[in-house]
Amino acid sequence: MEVTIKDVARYAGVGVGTVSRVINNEKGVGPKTRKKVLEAIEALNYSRNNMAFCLRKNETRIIALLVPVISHPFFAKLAYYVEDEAGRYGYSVILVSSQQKAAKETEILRKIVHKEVDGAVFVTHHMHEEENLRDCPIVSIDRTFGADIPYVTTDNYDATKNAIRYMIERGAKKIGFIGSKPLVASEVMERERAYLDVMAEYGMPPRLVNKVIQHGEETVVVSDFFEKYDDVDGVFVSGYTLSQVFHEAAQERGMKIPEELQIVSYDGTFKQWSTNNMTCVEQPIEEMARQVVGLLVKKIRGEEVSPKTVLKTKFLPGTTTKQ
Amino acid sequence: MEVTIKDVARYAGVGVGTVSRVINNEKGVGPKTRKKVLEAIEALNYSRNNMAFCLRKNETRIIALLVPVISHPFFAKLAYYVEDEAGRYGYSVILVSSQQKAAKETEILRKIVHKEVDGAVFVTHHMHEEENLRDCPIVSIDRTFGADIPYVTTDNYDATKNAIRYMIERGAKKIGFIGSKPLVASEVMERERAYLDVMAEYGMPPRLVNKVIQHGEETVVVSDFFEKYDDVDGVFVSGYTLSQVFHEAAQERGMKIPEELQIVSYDGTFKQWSTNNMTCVEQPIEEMARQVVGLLVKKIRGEEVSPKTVLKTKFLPGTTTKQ
DNA sequence: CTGAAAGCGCTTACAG
DNA sequence: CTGAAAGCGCTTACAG
Repeated sequence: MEVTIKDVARYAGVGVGTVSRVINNEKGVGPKTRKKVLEAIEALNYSRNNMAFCLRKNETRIIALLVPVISHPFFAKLAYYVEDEAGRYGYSVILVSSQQKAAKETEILRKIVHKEVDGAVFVTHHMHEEENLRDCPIVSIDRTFGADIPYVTTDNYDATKNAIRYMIERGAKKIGFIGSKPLVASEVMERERAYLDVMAEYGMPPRLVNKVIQHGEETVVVSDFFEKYDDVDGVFVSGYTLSQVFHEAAQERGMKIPEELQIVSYDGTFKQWSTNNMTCVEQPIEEMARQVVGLLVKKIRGEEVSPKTVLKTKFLPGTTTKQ
Repeated sequence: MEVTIKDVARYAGVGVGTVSRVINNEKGVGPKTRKKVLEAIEALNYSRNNMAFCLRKNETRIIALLVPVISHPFFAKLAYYVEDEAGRYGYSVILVSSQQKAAKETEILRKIVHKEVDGAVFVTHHMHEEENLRDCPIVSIDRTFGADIPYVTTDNYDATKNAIRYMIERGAKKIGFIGSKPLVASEVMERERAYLDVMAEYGMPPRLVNKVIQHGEETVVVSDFFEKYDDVDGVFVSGYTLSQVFHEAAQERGMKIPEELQIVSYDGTFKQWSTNNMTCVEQPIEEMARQVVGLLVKKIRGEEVSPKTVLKTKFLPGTTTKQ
């Protein structure tokens, strides 16, 4: 059997309440008593039973991270930093790959409501009855739930505008946009808006495909795009997986990159995983993760948090745009 | 306040023990009583408090997955399936990226010992005092802890032998091996053994670099390799990241692949992430994950498990070997 | 078949 | 400053 607070109390010759106070570093314990207790803890190698603590305090010190799939570089990296940052606050993170299944998300919601986790980071794409979420400690990335779910996002609009102008400055005249559209209200939609605004500004006709793409459908969408707009000389790709597929497809069609076709992707190449070096808008994933965890912890503690946090992206010129 | 078992009991006009029995589907509850309780549960929308349950049963229904970094395709994919499979058994998984820090692993060990998780899957590279592990529910991948930690692995020896013969059949005469060596006893070392055996068999002098590689050091190790063995015409690369770095380096050195240099990697290209298509030995990650979770659950339940599970890899010819 | 009671290991008013 | 006691929401012998 594990050693309990009772054992410590007996060993130290004090009451269990006193031991509890020492453990929790509360004031109002005499120095001599405290010392005795500390020694007992040491001698018995006591460590607090987490479950009992949680039951009493009605908290779990666990947060859930909900991503569509963890086996995607962006989410994997996000998960890495979320876990790290959560650890600093004393939270463990439960990983849930919802895999585009609303059921899994509902399950997590249930867990939150039933206090099996203290809060959750939603980075997914399904809708939920807003009322369920209202006073749950939930935060999000990019997603604008509408309710008071705070979220972290990047400067989607500005970054996209810059990226497209970058191609224009390098001679692109027929610029397309291909994107994987989120299922729900998301800041990601700002990218399309930025694109359309630049097109309007330059009087260029838009060549736009922005639709909901199921995992695996990318190839089809890309070839549809090329069928529709076979004259593009510059394309902005929204989404990492899509950008990889697009790049490959363009090469297969024998298009010279960047001479005949320039490409910029939002969410770039992940150096660790792919060997190509696309020009891209890089999101500060680590910072996004740390911020979002910070928000969540505040929400759990009942503190006031800012509803929207915008982080700066970095433009990374690569080999898919001209010098 | 949440509705508790007490509320249900009162509503149904029975004792709490009876409610508990119904919840847990125990026999020995009269059909009429059971119905009443079920109705009460329904009416009150009751759901069991997990923390109280766990405290009572002294289990958490949580398992830990310990990987060096989650932002690596192999581990990300593994995590995905581990989470999925664990869910089927009713377990949540806590993700821990030990990032090669022994401290984090020790922390998890503490959690296991103190029953904050029911068990753990170790896919990491540090040593721990074997005695700590002896009767903890721990399982592993590839790693041979020595103690009775069951593990799942692949047919490292045979697969490597095949891969190297494959290059020999295609004319390779000066075959090298470059590997990222695990810090601890691991089945991965079988790859080196297989390589050396084939070399001996064919009377070829080995060109071997197999050393512990810290994250980020790959580039240096690769250029050391080429300095030492600049005449290779076939290389077996052990490790995904290393294979990507190696491939890139070879291209940069202007070597024609596969004409002048053939490459096979253990753990191949992950199609989702990289656009190149290396010839590789593909590990059945999904199956590995499901098996390892199955083992762990059995261990947690105190059932007997087989100490070693060997899964078959798949050889995937790609563009880095000759036809 | 069912209920009352003890107890899992903690925290937290309540007295003193 | 400190202890005895109640209680968090369950499960599980123990009676009946």
